[in-house]
Amino acid sequence: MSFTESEENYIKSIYHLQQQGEVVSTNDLASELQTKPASVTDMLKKLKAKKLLNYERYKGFSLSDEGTRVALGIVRKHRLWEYFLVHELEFGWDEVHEIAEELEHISSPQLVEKLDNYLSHPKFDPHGDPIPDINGRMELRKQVNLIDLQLNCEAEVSAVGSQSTELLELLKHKNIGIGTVLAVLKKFTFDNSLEIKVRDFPPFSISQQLAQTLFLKPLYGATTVGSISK
Amino acid sequence: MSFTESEENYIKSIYHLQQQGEVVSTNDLASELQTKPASVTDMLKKLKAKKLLNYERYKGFSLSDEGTRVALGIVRKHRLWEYFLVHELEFGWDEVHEIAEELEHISSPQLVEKLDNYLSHPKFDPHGDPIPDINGRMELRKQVNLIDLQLNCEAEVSAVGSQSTELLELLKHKNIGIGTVLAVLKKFTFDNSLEIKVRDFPPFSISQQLAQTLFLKPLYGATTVGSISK
DNA sequence: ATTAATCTTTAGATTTGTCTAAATTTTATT
DNA sequence: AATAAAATTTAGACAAATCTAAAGATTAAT
Ligand SMILES: [Mn+2]
Ligand SMILES: [Mn+2]
Ligand SMILES: [Mn+2]
Ligand SMILES: [Mn+2]
Repeated sequence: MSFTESEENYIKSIYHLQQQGEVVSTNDLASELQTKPASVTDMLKKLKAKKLLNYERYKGFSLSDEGTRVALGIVRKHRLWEYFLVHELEFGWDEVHEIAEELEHISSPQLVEKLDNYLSHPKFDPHGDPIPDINGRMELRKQVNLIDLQLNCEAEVSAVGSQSTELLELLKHKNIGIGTVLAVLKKFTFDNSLEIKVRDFPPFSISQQLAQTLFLKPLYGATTVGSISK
Repeated sequence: MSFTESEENYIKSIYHLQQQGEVVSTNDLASELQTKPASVTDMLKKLKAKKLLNYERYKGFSLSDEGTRVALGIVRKHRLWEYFLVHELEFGWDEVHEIAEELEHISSPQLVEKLDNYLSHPKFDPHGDPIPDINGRMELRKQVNLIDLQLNCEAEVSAVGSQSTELLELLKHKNIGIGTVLAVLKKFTFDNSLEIKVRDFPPFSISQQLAQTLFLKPLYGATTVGSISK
C-alpha cells in the first residue's frame, strides 16, 4: 500500500509526538503540522480506515503496529537524506531539514537501500538522531538533557531537540553543534539560565529554553536515557 | 514563483514534445501524460494564467520564454539525478527514469547546484541526453539516427529515443547501451530491419522500430544533427 | 459547399486536503 | 452536581486536479 505526502507527514508527526512522551492530542498534532484541529480529525479518519491508526472519536489515538512501521520507514529516509546532504553535499547541519522533508517522500524502496549502502550504513543523522535500519531498529543513544547534567562534568552534545531555523541559527552563533564538548559551571535559579564552558572558548551563559533542547552523552560513563527528537 | 508537481510535469512534457518537432496538440499532450484531453485543457488555462504558456483556445499553444526557462530547470534536475543514480548509487541506466521523475520536483535550488558540483558538472545523462547548465544552456551533440547511418561505418551509441522499460529491457538483452560501438552491415528493404555488428559480438539483426530509437556519434567526423529525447 | 470526422473545449461531478463556524463531548471548576 | 472551559468533531464550503459526457470549432472528404 502507498500513501500520499500528506498522509506520510501526519504519520511521521504522530510518531514523533508519541516519542516525546504522554498522550498525543488533536490540538498537539494540529500545531505540530501547522494546520487546524478540524483538518486533523479528517485525516485521523482516513488513517484509521487504512489501519495505520487506532482511533475512537473523542477517545484519542495512537499508531498501529503497521502505522509505526510506516513511520519508521519515513524517519529512516529523512535521516539518511540528511546524512547525505551534510556529509556528501556539504550542506550545513542547519540547512538540511526542510530539504529532507521533501526527499523523505520519494517512494522507491530500492533507492533507500542503495543510498544507505552508499553512505556505509550510518547510525546517526547530523542532528545526533538515530537512523532506523530497514527493519525499523535503531540504536538508543544514552543521553541526558543539559538541564539535568551535573556540574563540572564534561559531556558531548549528541542531539538537539528541534530543527527550527531559529534554534540552529542560535547554536551556530554560540559554536555549539553535535560533538561539541562542554560542562555546566553554574545554574541560576532566578531564570534557570546556565553558565557553561565549551572547550576552547571562554565560559558564557545560555537560557533555559536553549538548554532544554540540548541532549548530551557524558564523557565518562553514561547515566540517564533521554528522549529523542526529529 | 513556485509550481505544483502536476504543473511541472505538464511544462516538461510540453517542452519535450516541442523538441520532437512540429506543433504540439492537446491530444498529443494528453497521451504523453496518460491523461484525458479535457484535463489538459484545464491545465493549459492554468499555465497561461501563470504566463508560462502562449495559448488561445482552439489555436494551439507553446511555452513562453519563462515556461521554457522553467522546463529547462526541471530537465536539468531530472538528468542530474539520473546521473547521480547511475554513477554514484550504481543503478542500471534502465532503472532510473521513474525515480528521477519524482526527484526532479524537489524544490531547493541550492540542492541542484550542490549536486551538480558534487558530480563535477556532468554534460550528459546516462541516456546520452545533454544536461542543461544553470542558465539552461547545453551541448548539442552531433548525432545520427541509426536508420540514417551509412553502411560499414563504425559509430558510438550516444542517446536513446525513449525511456520505456520495454525498450531498455530489449537494449540490455542485445548488449546495446550508451557508448556501444557498432556498424550497420546491411539494410533489408522488405521490413526495414538492419543487420548490425556490435564490437566483440557476432552480427545480429534489429527491427526498424528499435533502430529508430538509437542515435549515434560517428567515430571519425560528425555528420547530421539529430533530435534528442528525455 | 455541404457533410463527416476529428479535435478541443465546456459543463458538471468526484476525490483529496484544507478551512471556518457551529455543535458535541469531555474535563475542570465552582 | 451543576456549570464553565477546553478539546474535539461535524457540517458545509472551497481550491486543485482529475474524470465523463456533451457541445462547439476546425479540418478533411465528398
Ligand atoms: Mn515531509
Ligand atoms: Mn535530523
Ligand atoms: Mn515528474
Ligand atoms: Mn535521461
